[in-house]
Formats: sequence, structure tokens, C-alpha cells
Amino acid sequence: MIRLLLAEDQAMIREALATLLGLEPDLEVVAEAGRGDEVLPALEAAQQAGTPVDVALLDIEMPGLDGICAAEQAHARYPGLRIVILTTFGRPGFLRRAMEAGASAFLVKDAPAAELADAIRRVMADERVIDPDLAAAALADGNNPLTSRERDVLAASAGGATNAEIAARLFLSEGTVRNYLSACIQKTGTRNRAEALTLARAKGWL
Amino acid sequence: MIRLLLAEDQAMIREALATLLGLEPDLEVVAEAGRGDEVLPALEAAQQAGTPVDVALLDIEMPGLDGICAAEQAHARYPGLRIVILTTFGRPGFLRRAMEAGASAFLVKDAPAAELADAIRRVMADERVIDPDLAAAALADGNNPLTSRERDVLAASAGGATNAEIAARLFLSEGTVRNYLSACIQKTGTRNRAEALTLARAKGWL
DNA sequence: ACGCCCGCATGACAGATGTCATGCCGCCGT
DNA sequence: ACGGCGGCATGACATCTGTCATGCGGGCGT
Repeated sequence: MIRLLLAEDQAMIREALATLLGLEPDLEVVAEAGRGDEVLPALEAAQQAGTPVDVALLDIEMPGLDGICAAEQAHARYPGLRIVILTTFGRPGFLRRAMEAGASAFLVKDAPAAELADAIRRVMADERVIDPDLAAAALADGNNPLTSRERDVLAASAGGATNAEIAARLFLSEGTVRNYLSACIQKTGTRNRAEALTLARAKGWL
Repeated sequence: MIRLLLAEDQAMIREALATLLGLEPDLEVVAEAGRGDEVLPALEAAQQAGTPVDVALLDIEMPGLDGICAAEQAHARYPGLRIVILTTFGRPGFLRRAMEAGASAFLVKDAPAAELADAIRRVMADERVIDPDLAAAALADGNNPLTSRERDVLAASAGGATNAEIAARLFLSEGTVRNYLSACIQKTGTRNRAEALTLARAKGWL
């Protein structure tokens, strides 16, 4: 019996997935989390209850902590735990980060449901499960060209934030903000901050 | 036995929901669609197969046609069909549009799974199912203040499109684009196009 | 020690964005 | 007929964004 933890913020989806997986004779959902920062506590609780989790299924976009950060924490604390990342968007940067975080599988929600149970069984057999096209895209994409600070500033530009606002928020001068954004624009090969942000998000660089 | 159609572009989620609903003794998923423009044909096929759909569950954000437009078409063609809109974001403008399109229920995926089956049974009993908080927000929000053309131009500004690009795309002069965007910015009470776009999207106005 | 990279900053300037005033046309309701 | 609204446009101008040059300090690897 493979014991699973399921982390997904949308309750309806989480429960539907739990039901689907619960129908498999060799799978059992023993823990659930609706936020990224509930993953570690849930793993702890399952351990304490005598039903240690074998495989954690983590959505990426969750409140409290994103699934990849949660994977890092979980992997550090429970080295034997297998991690399957589940995501809406197969962004290459996410794939890269997920692998670095110790994930054994990376699945997009566009895949057929049968692939989920299959992936779980394969990671239990110490396999890696990644879509070959996505892996190729991630490798072709090269590394995220943005420095840490550039990412901060680009992320802060979302929603129409002015340079003055970004500067105040990140304790920088406006000129520095303009320089960082200009660097982001050039590194991403785009024409303005909005386009740079759109592309960086699509690539999973932020 | 209530016969259902399920329209949701993410295969894994759709199948999980179909499994969940299929476990209810009085519900049966007789049709599925992965794109908005497959909804009508799927309804047609179910009708032809002698298993006419009673309730259509439509996700909003789907390729080919959004769920609300699909609802409009389905409602026009099958007046007796009940429509339940399922969405990730409870945007007031979406709620308003869904109701206008003939939907009988509007559910967010954050809701517990039990609410889905419950909503299906209630709309079969000719009830309306809407979260009271969401309804209040939609009523408090007032109407979408943007004209059709303003919405076109604001939507076209996404992703960093320049005024010249928007103008070329919508067959306008750049000055007209600037005027329309300025109007959007003022009507939304924001400071620039990016913020106007962010807010209009959050409200379900686009 | 030196070179590179990152973070941060100033300053000058070109171009894009946003505001405002104004005006024409067509449609619709009164 | 008239007024209001939406769509479209021109023109002037203020402000914001983006580019470039330059420079300082600190950390790291060779």
C-alpha cells in the first residue's frame, strides 16, 4: 500500500483527486494540505499517526508557500520521501526548480488521470517521471538569465507598480529600479517590463 | 438518474471530477468536453445517443470558447438544460455574465466537493445556487464600466503590446488607442494600463 | 593581486505613455 | 429635431519608462 499526501489549494479538485486515487487498490491518501505551508506539518502528523507518507503530490501554485519550496523543505526533512509535482502549466523553469528541489516526477494537469497513478508507482520504483517534450524544452531553454535582484524587481513590477513604488518597496533608488528593469528587458529579449514579466512567468523564472 | 456533461480542459481534473460524480448513485456523466467549442457537439451527440444531458457543468477558462459563451449557446439551443458554471476565480463579472447566459449555478473550485453534487440536485429542483458573498460582491460592484471597444483595446494591451501594435491589430490610429486606454485607466480608477488590466481581469470584466 | 560578477547608484536623454481638448459621424430614444 | 452615447480621430504637452555611460564596494575564484 502506497501512502500519499495530496497538497492542492482548490478543495473540490483536491477531493476529486483524493477520490480518484483512493479507488486504486494499492494507493491510500493518508494526508491532505490546502496550503504550501501545511505540507510539513501534515507529513509530521502522518508520521506521528504511524502512517508515514511514501509519496507527496504537490501542486505548485498554493497560498502560504509554493509547491516547489514545500518540496525542498519536505525533501530536506524526509530524504526517503518521493515527491511528485503537479502543475497547471509545464513551465521549464518550474521543471528545473522542481528537479533541483528533489522531485522525482513532474506532471501537468493536462495529462490523463491514468498517468498520475502510474507516475506514483514508478517513483516508488525509483524512476523519474518527466514528459520528454517538457524536459527537452527545459534543457533547450538554458538557465534563468536573471539575477536574484533582477527577479525581485521584475516580480515587483507586476500589476502596474510604478518605479517609485518598486523603489520604496525594495529600498532602492528609482534609477536603480530602472536599471534593473532595463537589464531584465534586455536579458529576456523583450521590449518592455510587461512583456519581460509575461515571458519570465511563462518560463517559470519567477 | 441525472445525466451530466462535464466540460473542463485539464484532462486529469476532468477525469477526477467525473469519477467523483460517478460515485453518486443518482448522477451519471454521459458526456465530456475538453474545449468550449466541443460543448454543443457533445450535447448533440448525447441527445442522438438517447441519453440527453440534464445538467452541464462548464469550466470558464477553456480553449476554443469560454464556458460562459458555451453556456449561452447551450442555453439557446437547449432551453431545458440546466447549467452549472465551475470556476477557479469567483470574479463578479463572471458571475454576472454567467447568470445572463442562463446559468443556474455558479461554483468556485475552492468549495468542498460535496457542494458540487448538492448544487446539481438543487438546480434539477429549479433552484439557483450562488455563494451569497459572491452575489453580494457582484451586486456591490456595479456594472462593467468599460465599453465594448475599450475592453477590446485593454485586452489587446496585455503582454506588453505597444500602442502601435494595438492600433495595427484593431485597425485604429495610435492616438485613438491612447484615448481608449486613458478612458480605461480613468474608469477603473487605476494609474496605468497594466493596473487597469489587472483589475478588470480580477473583476471578470474582460 | 586581479578580474569578474552582483548590487547599488547618479545623470542625461530619447521615446513611449497618458491626459486633455476638441470635433465628426452614426445610432437610438424621447 | 435634439441630446446622449459610443466609436474614431488629431494635436499639444507633461510625465513615465527605458537606455546608456559611468562608478563604487564587496565577494569569490584564480
